[in-house]
Amino acid sequence: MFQDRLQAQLLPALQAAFQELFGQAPEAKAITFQATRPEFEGDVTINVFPFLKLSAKGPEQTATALGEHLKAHLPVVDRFNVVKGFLNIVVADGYWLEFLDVARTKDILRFPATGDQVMVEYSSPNTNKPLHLGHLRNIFLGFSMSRILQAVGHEVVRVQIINDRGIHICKSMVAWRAYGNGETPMSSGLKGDKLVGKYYVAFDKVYKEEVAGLVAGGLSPEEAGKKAPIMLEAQEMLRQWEANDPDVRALWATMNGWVYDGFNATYAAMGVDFDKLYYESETYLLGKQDVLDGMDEGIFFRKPDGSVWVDLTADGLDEKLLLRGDGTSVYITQDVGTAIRRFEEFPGLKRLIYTVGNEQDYHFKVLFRILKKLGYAWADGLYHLSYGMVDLPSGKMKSREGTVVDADDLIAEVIADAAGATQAQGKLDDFTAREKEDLFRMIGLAALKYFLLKVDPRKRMLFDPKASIDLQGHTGPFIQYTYARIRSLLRKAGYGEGPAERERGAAVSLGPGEKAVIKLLHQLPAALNEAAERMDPASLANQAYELVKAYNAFYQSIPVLKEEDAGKRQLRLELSAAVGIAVKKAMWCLGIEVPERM
RNA sequence: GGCCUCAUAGUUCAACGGAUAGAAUAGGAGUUUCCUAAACUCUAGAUCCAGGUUCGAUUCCUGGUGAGGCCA
Repeated sequence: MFQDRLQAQLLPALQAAFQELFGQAPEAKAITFQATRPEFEGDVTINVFPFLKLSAKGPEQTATALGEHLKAHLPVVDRFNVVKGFLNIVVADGYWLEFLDVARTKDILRFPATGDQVMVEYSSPNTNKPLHLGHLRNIFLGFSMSRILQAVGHEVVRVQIINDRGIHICKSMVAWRAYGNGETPMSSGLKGDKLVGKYYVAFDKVYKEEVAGLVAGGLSPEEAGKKAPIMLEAQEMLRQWEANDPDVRALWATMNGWVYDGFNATYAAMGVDFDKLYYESETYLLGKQDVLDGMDEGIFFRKPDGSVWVDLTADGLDEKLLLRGDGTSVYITQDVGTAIRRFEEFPGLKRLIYTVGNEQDYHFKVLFRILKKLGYAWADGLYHLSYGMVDLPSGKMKSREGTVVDADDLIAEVIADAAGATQAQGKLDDFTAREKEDLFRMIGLAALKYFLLKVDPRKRMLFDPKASIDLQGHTGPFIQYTYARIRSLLRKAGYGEGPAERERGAAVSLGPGEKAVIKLLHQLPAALNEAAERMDPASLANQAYELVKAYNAFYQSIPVLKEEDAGKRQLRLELSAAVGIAVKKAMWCLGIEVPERM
């Protein structure tokens, strides 16, 4: 369990106080510390209601007795007050100043190495279509989690699995062969993934026409759907692909190559990367043998038609098909095989995290149970990072209705909007063209990423295009702005440029504005830890926002450079520096860059 | 039909079972001879319904309503 430095002192002292005063101490996990609400005096609050049976006294008496004991035994406890069952503790300034000394020189969001290896899979695109808004949530979320897990000390392997084979890509191939006239990304200037997507759409159009024709000729819609010539052609192509037909394989490799070039451009624009790529064409046959082995061990069972199933009814789930009667595998079969291979490939792997939408909740539940049944100890380390769909103000994204928001278009738009708004501010006089471009990209992406990351991943969210490019309020650019302000302040002060830091002077007292900021800064590591434990970047994103909001209030009302008292000035500079370091790192954990000036 | 999520200011989001439910945005009122006003300050505004569990419920349980998803 994560504890900050303060709790590490308070907790044992509190337990000792319970022991001495009431004869027994509650378990550590039963004691919760919370930040004191601003309307009361204090920094940390302990709620004693849960312990009244233990103390056999009233809430005020219990809290007061504990408070007195703590004050007498712990130097960090400066004073306390009791409101109902709440013990509000005022922490000595010395503690906060010591913490500041750490925070202004070290990265407080870098935890000691755990030695654990963690794999995060955070993109699993099909190669027949360009990436869209849904992928963006997936990718930003997974990438951010990978950074967060890295920050808390794990060694992270970022991976992508590409659905590069199957009927979907065959459809694009069939349509390209029939109607493409040899078009390539080079010849037409169209981005590779867009080009292949275009032929997927073309396929669908022809298919629909053929079906309509067949229905008009008297077939039922269902039958027509199966007998449309172009569909038969796609299915034939899939068979040829599986039979390793050289021409089909060559076309497949060519078209997928175009798609990868396109995807890579999009990933580069997003600022994300991968350590390793998996291709479904290399993994889709895996798992069959694992299932058959499981059969032999009696973990699975066979039905009369020869199909293989797993019975999960004891776990409150269903029976699930693993191998069809004809011996072919289903989707989950290869996932079983792929997981097993990954743990063989990375023997140090402790956790494997799949970033996949919540429409697959059931799939992963079943997958994890199966692997558990197969007896793999690492099955407990599997985690489905499930996220909710992204809705538009007009409702659900539907490709049929053309409401799908394209990833490249969206990224270009947010950058263009950031450029417009930033230029309108008129602060860029001495920026070079290149610097401006970098800045616009940084701001636009921050708006987009933060917008998608500040919401609890598990929840369905609404994507309002207008709000996503907001630069004010609870947004990425607001945090960037605060960072740029801090950097500007430190530059003007020449902070950190001297031969040695000036002495702050021990006697400097902490004003309320400064203390409010330090306390929020102090909470940031806990927020990082929470984000890692809950697999939720939003908790870190929101805490970072709270911090910069407090910093802005401080900045607005308290002079730094103009402060005449050298000790106070130094304290405020150090505080600014510490906030800057922490904010930059917190944003790094979200996959967002921060500018030195904006 | 079975199973799984979700429901909080006008809107978009917060809130380990804890104090008077926080922000942002939209609305109203202010702040710039001063370190970046993409900021700051003040103001008004919400827990879907009905039960239950307990010192205490937005949070947990049951039922209902509504939205979404998965399995056929």
